[in-house]
Amino acid sequence: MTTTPRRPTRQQAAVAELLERCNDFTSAQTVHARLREAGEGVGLATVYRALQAMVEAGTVDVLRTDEGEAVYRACSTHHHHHLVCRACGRTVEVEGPAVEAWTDRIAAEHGFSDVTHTLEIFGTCGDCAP
Amino acid sequence: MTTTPRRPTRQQAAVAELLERCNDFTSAQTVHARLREAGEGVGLATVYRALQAMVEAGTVDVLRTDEGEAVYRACSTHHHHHLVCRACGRTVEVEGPAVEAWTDRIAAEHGFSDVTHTLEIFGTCGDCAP
DNA sequence: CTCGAAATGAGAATCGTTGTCAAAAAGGCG
DNA sequence: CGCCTTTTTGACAACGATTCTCATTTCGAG
Ligand SMILES: [Zn+2]
Ligand SMILES: [Zn+2]
Ligand SMILES: [Zn+2]
Ligand SMILES: [Zn+2]
Repeated sequence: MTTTPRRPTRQQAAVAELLERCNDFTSAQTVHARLREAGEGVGLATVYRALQAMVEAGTVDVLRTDEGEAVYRACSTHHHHHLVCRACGRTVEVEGPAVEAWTDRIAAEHGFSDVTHTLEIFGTCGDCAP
Repeated sequence: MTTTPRRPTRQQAAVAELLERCNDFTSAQTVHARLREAGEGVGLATVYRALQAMVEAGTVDVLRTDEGEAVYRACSTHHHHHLVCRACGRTVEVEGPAVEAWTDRIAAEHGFSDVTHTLEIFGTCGDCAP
């Protein structure tokens, strides 16, 4: 399954750069609005297409909020998970080999193959604590 | 945090019973369609309200598909996670104290409090394997 | 039974996301 | 640089899931 390369454009670069300057998970709508504010107008459909391409390319992580909205973030490429402050949105990347091993073992025990998983941790960060 | 009790009705019972007869995660739209087929007409908005109430009451689990659709399932009440076949939807409840401990520890190390997490495992079950 | 509160349902409204398609831009080539 | 083919873009429509509205129905305490 070779991922078809994409022809580079100003719009894709703008989306990628904005996402790298944002440190938190950001929705497509927000990316679109920020680009518009910055004068770098990019069509909404194009923002969606750029984000999807980056997700498929593995340069961006995507997850769903509880409300079902997709949010995106430029991430390091190795497998990891996120610790997200539910007050301010601050995000920390975390890894845990033990968890990886556990999910694979549990799945194998039940006869499942081709296993993937999602794991997100939510809490209140030190700055936002009461 | 006292959960306000809900006045019992035929419609809520119908939703609850249908969900218990379904063994897999089911969308609100599907619940609505099945009830209609069965002659037990229930309004779509009411299906949504019943499902939300059950989620808040803790008698039903909800998770989001990759497409962002909310799917519901009657579940045992203790904390657990799901191993879901991405081909046929078969679902197994799993638990892992080690994972619970790990998420809490990681969060604490980063100064986060009031911690929760989501963890879902996806794979291909034995019956659906090639 | 009577009355006020809560739940329902039909449809409209909202919102994120995807599809459409003509116009614009990229890249290879002479 | 121009020419041509292919890809990308963007304004807007279409879509599907969910929520809102509000008149009507149902609940259940008294
Ligand atoms: Zn915070
Ligand atoms: Zn992992
Ligand atoms: Zn299966
Ligand atoms: Zn857990």
